[in-house]
Amino acid sequence: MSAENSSANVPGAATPAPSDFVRDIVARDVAEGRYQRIITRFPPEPNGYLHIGHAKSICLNFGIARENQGICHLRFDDTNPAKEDIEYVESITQDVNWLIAGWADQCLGYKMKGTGPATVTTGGKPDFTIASVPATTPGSEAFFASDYFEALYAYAVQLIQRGKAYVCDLTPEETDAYRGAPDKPGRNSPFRERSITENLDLFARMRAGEFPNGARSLRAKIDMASPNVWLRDPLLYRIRHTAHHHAGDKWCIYPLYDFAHCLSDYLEGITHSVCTLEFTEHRPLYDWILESLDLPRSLPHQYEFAKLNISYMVFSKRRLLQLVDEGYVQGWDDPRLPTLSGARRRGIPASAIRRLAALVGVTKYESVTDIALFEHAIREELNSLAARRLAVLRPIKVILTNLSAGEVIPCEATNNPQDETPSTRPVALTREVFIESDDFAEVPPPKYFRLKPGGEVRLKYACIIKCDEVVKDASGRITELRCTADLSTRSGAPNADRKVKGTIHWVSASNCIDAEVRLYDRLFKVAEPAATDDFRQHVNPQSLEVVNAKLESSLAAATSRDYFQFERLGYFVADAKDSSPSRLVFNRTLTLKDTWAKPAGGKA
RNA sequence: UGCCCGAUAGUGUAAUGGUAGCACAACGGAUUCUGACUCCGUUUGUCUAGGUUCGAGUCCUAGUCGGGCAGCCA
Repeated sequence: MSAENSSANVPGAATPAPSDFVRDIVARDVAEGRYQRIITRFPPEPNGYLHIGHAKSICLNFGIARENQGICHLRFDDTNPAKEDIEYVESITQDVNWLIAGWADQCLGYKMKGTGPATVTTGGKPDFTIASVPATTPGSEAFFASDYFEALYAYAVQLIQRGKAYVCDLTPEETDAYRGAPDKPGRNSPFRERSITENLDLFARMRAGEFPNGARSLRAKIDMASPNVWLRDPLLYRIRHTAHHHAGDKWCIYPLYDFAHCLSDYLEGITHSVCTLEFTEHRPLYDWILESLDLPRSLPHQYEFAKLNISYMVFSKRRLLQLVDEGYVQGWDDPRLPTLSGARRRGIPASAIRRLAALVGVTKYESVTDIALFEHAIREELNSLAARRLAVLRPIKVILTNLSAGEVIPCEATNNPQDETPSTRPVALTREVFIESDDFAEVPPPKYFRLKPGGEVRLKYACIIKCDEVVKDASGRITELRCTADLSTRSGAPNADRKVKGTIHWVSASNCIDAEVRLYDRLFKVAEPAATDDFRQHVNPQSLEVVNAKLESSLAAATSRDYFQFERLGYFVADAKDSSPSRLVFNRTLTLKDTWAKPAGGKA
């Protein structure tokens, strides 16, 4: 089960393990024997839902782990109690597990519930460390930065003792003013030269709750004139009299990202800390903190890559929140959203998202991936995964006049022609059937090879029919088509090979079920909605159309875990929330490619 | 106008001083009991200017364009 050159992440395709500049760095470090084991991490803040952009990072971090027999920790970067919530830790945990299931779940590292870093001695020096256990271990849970607060506090004290941190009494506004500007150096805080003793005392009293929010902070003592503003005595701790969703009400001072993140990585033994580009200018601070402490184990290193953008989508937390709050969509798991929960509900397999991640690669260039590439990845997966079924979205009735009322002609339908040995299921042809209204044209456009007056078409898996008569009501609307079935062309019958240009799908009117079908389309009309003045003005009003469809009866047993292709239409899945045996609801994941629709200019 | 990062077909990416390749998209064709899938073919590219070198997408210099950075957010 070597993960080395495994292509198991991409079913049906013998693609090699991906290669990119981050993996090259890891490979180099492995070759040089720099680490005993590769450990990466995915560190979301529990303040929102995961989306396909996060999936790129998950696939990278877990991919590196599985390709190197390593581990990837799921760690909640929960250092800001004001913005975070347990609701998000639950959804994030679920989404990560869903995305990596069957691919990298063996690499998922958790820790034992309720535990924090242990005090150990490494090379004769005092040290803190926290070990991972397989996520399958009973009583385990994800890592939480908030479990490290005690150790982080000890590290802060050590920094003060080394003269590398001080308590500052400047207000937030003053701190801002003292920081200067990118092209202007900052000024030293008047509190910068406090004695170590005084700093120690003040920091202890900050922890003890003696001061109100914002009254004081702990700052690193680096260089107020540095061209890198993150080195201008950045804040390490702030006072927040707020309870924490994971740590409880134990603390009223909370570490900031820059202080917590690098040390969390160290505590967990992370070797490669991979994050997005906007943290590049923080890297010198990441290194400074680790190097300013007396840390006996090898230090983690940060590497940055460009986050994922996909055309016709928005990813920012703010915009996603607006779409939900202002009712453009119906919740965080709305199938039109790029959230992982939305994608799952839409019927997009996790393997398709992983395939996309492999396809887009990893670079430092901030690109916009064509949504067509994502759709390609989805179709590629679903083509091999989805069972074929017959369903008619916009029915017109067809009477096969040469069949008697109770007559049932059994037919065999293929479940998936992509299977090595495709299985079949029975479907029944009866006197009355439904066909797709698009599959009949009274006045056919050029090169139309579906049904037309006097024309022939094959009902898939059944036989060829000929349209004899178009029946209309008083208003001129077509109510039914009267056709004759050529039973000698049934599959297996003597004339089965007779060629007609078109083959269409159908369902038996007397042996079908009704269902609500939600036809989803892209949420935006423009390629880069986030780049416009107001992205909300470009929401596609046709992103959802609901129809009442007729389905072959076998679909009654569908669950939200079964992927289907409704033949000639697209990929569909039962809605996880709203579908029930008594009221079936299907979501369209994606249409099939349609090279006819374009030249025909849409509806004929 | 301080610092950092980046730029290769329409899009995304490969080439690590030695024939610019792949995927998606587009277009044309074959096949087809899904106008799907599959197969074959075609179009389109190294930001600019200098320099180093037998040889530069790659190294150097300058410029252009794009992105990021001045939260007690992450």
